[in-house]
Amino acid sequence: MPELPEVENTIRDLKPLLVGRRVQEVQILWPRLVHGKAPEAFAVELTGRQIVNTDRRGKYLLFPLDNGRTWVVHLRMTGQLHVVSAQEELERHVHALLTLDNGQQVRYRDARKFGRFYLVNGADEVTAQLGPEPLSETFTPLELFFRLQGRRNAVKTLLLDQRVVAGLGNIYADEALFKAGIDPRRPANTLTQADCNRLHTAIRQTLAAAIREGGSSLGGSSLTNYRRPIGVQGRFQQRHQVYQRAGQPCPVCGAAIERVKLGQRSTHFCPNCQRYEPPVVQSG
DNA sequence: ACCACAACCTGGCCGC
DNA sequence: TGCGGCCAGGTTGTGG
Repeated sequence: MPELPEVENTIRDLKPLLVGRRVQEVQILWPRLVHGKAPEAFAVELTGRQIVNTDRRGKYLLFPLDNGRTWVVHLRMTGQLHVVSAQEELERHVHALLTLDNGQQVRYRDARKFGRFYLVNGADEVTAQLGPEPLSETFTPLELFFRLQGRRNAVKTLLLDQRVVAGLGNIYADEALFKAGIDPRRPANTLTQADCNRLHTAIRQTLAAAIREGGSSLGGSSLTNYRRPIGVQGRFQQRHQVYQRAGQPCPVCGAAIERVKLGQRSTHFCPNCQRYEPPVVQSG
């Protein structure tokens, strides 16, 4: 569910609610939520700590603490963080509670239980393998080109690989490839530098627009659908050009959007706007 | 190193 | 109404 734009909106919403607050009590209701240590140890270490900042790296939410350690959260498919009064009745699928020093409570809700909490000395213990931040200066068209070199996988599959570039998921990979006019099935090593220039621009524009629109909220159920910590849904799903639009007309040319499987993931594209003509190879 | 695929979980929807 | 099958925004582990 949450990709970079959703995580970015989540962290922006949480900042004024969490920075400067002290954690009074920690309850882990689903032990496997905590990665790499016993949930009791996690709770003991986080209790009494002050949250001094909020940040994001790829799809990870980062909460630096006053003892130099960092609480890290990954929402995976259906994780949600919200902040309510500790008096509020518990919702379904809440797996962790952090009671703050102002009577508010941070609640982690996750219908599929894929999300994870970490407590580490530095965020890079968790994020070291991630590729560049797509909206930062370090992400350049040439950088993208180099990272796709020698890879025969479909370019879509590699855009989902967080080591290539951090933060893209199934929605924004499909949308960026459409915007760039690149067939998602194309072997990554067939992309030219000009292709990578267009793809680089498309990735940035797609993510920036999605952040502005509050991310994407799909489907009807609040259990699995993205909600911001302040309770509202995103609006970017209204701007999707290809994602989950199989059979509907392409907004540019009117051709029917197609859906295929790539690397176990549904992939949506316009067969007309996203063409690839392999170069003719001369033979004997 | 690269690639394919099962696994982790639950809920919703569609067809019979 | 029930049941099987398939779908889902992400990542990790295993094996070739």
